[in-house]
Amino acid sequence: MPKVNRDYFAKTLEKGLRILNLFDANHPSWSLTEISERMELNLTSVYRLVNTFVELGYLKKGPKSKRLHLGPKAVTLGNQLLHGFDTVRLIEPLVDEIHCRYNISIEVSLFHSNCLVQIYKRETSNTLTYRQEAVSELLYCTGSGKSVLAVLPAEKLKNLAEAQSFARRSEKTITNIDDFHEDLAQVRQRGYALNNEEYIKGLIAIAAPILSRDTSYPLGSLSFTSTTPDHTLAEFEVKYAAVLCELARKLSEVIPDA
Amino acid sequence: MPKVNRDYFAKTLEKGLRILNLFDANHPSWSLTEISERMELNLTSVYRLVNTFVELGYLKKGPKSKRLHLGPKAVTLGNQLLHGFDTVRLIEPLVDEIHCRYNISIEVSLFHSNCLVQIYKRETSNTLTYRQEAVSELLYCTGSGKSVLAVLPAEKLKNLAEAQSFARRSEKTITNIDDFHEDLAQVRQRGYALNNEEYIKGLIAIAAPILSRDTSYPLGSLSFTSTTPDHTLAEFEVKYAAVLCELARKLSEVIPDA
DNA sequence: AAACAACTTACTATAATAGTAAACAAATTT
DNA sequence: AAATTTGTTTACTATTATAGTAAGTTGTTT
Repeated sequence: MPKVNRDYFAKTLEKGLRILNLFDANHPSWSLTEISERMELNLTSVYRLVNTFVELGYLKKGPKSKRLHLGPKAVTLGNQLLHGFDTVRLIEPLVDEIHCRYNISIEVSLFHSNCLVQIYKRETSNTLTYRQEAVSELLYCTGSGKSVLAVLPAEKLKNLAEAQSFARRSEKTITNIDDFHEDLAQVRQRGYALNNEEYIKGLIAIAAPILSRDTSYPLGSLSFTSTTPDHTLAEFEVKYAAVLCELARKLSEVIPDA
Repeated sequence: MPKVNRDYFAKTLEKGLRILNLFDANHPSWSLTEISERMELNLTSVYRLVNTFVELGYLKKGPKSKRLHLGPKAVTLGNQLLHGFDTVRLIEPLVDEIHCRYNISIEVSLFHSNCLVQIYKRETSNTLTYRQEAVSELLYCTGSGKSVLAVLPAEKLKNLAEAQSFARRSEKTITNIDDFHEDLAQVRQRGYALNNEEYIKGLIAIAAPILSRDTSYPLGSLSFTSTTPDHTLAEFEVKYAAVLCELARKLSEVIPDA
């Protein structure tokens, strides 16, 4: 009778982490009330948690408004977490080399509990960028998502495809299931996925899966992104598809299974 | 009568964050017992906190040994924290450009409550690296530390210099206070500090302060590091001092005071 | 197979938190 | 500038979560 180790679970810590996770490049500042609403937690409790972060230097209050921003301590922790993760250290030099050489925006994600979690990214300077959510369940309308789905075993693909909403995100989102499976078939043939403004108008991408050395199950995805002001998708593909596949192959070699 | 808002402080959250902070590139894995000892907290409590992190995906247990490693969720949080901090977004392209152009190791730190907290770094590939602690109170034996101390107002310098241990870290550590102030005088004249293996044998650096636009108080420090197998300090200085000062000037322009 | 080390679970006194309500502060409107 | 509204901080308990001890359990070494 496994009493499950949910008994051994620090709820306060969970709430704190949920708050910290609210802060990202898209939402760099929050008010107490906003946090309270978003967390569905009363103001006092949020106040206690936020105050803890402030006292420890992870958050700081704006001097005039009392809006909350990340503090230096948070950035330090961010750096630590990033470089303390073995996989990041392995892929960093490989990705950086390509980023420096071609000046393209690159994202590396791991496929983890049916989500793509971004573990490394580099962005071009002086171009439009859209910052995708760091953890994404939307696999049907992103290059990374499609690249992974395409190489999944049939049953797993079936399960996951059923879990997708196929909601329209932009004019070009693929919302028809048959069209979608047709697209995946092309991905398989091509070896990489395209994203033709399916997620955000103006945002294009090419993405290749990162495969396990042993099982060739997808461990994650490598994505090069650009915008329509900079490239047409066709141009982008011609220019970088070979580089993409080569880098994805190299990453597949170094990323461990577990 | 300010009852101080230490009443509004979530201790469980603090403990959790202390645990998460243990994980970095120098210490990527910990056992439960090690954490318990380091935290001076009983095993059960550590177990609860660690289990929370594991359930949430921030930590994962090694399959054979039960040692703990960072998980993908932690990396994602790391990325978010890094790029959610406005200052990092401002400096990132400037630092990256120099890093790509010259392939040198670069560290940017903020001077915050008498410590230097590292907020951004880029490392060269294929060379020896030593990963400095992310938050450092050691100002007397690092390039960054000396560059900041040198430009501090007299009283503040006095206070901080007294707080330094001047403990010997390596053969070349400056442990004599008079020698130290002599060195700072040279830093002022030169505009940047040198680190001649004073912290770690084989590790050299040149570092310039980042100054407030308004008050010219030091906000932080920019440091280029290398190792003796790659460069002598003299070579390194000749080659990169101008680049260092120019980049430090640019950073001073974009980093806000608060 | 026994001994040891490390981890996990059971249990409970104690300490911490959630939540309500009220005081305060800041911003906005009248 | 007073009044109103919105947002933040504090006071106060009932309830809940955690710390810690001690006893199991699992896995490794001798």
